[in-house]
Amino acid sequence: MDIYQRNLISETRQNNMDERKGPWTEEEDFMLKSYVNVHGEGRWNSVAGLSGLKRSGKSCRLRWMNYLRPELRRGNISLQEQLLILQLHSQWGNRWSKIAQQLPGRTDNEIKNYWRTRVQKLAKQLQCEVDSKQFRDAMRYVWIPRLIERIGASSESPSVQLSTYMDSMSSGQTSHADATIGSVQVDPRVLPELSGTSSDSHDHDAQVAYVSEQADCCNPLSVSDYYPNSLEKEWGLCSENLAGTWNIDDWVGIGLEASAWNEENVWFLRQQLYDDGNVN
DNA sequence: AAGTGCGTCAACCGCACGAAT
DNA sequence: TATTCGTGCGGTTGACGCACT
Repeated sequence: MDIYQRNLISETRQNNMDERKGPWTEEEDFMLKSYVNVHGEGRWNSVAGLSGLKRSGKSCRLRWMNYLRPELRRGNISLQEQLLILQLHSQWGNRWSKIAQQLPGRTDNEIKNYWRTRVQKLAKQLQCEVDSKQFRDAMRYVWIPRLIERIGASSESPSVQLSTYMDSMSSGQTSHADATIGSVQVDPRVLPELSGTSSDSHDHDAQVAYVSEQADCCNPLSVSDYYPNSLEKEWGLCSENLAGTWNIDDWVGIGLEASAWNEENVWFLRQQLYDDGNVN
């Protein structure tokens, strides 16, 4: 950094009173883009002085990382991405940047917002903590199977349905381990075990039948229908607590037990995102 | 049509950490 | 070794838009 640059940065700091905050304008975006195109990323504190932007280095970095980077993906988070977020959060907790690294084109801010708006809303409805056993079970036994079903349903040629996955789970065999649900190959090992305390094999059949009938992903799902006995018994939840029915879309974004996942599975699902073209 | 509540998301803040001086 | 600086991270806030009354 030469003396000219140092002076500019110093002057910028002295004029901190002029520092702009709040939403970025198109002109500011253009200035920041132009700067990064010429100088590359990094040295954000020098951006203000050298580009003419009246923004802090932090603000510039954030704007670039969360909005202006060309490789960013916009739009809704796909089902596959949701599944990946679930497992990664179960592994790493609120390590948003680490999770975002596994979802190319997504930002930590995006994932963090997604988690907070969806999951904490649901936890609030259930009147339990996000990291509680009750909440984890809710996801394991209701949301995850449903998510897999939706991934399968969204594919043109689902070669193996959820029933196959459930069969392999209930039989304790891993011979079906490479079940393909739609275009997403799902290794049952990445999914939580069904505990015997919650349901026996007959329950599994009933669950599979119920889920398979839900062709419309927007249909409200009554949890008590899905698990007629176990939820109320084990959770102490009554219909009043559940506020009637849950919309299944509310189940997006809930964490799994860390023990259910491993590095190999993370890689596996991530690979599927690339293969499906969901990741550029 | 106006007011209100709620969800979403961009942006800010404070802190921690490593590198440079 | 102590201090300063730059960067990154996670938590939080506030603006905005939409739905509902």
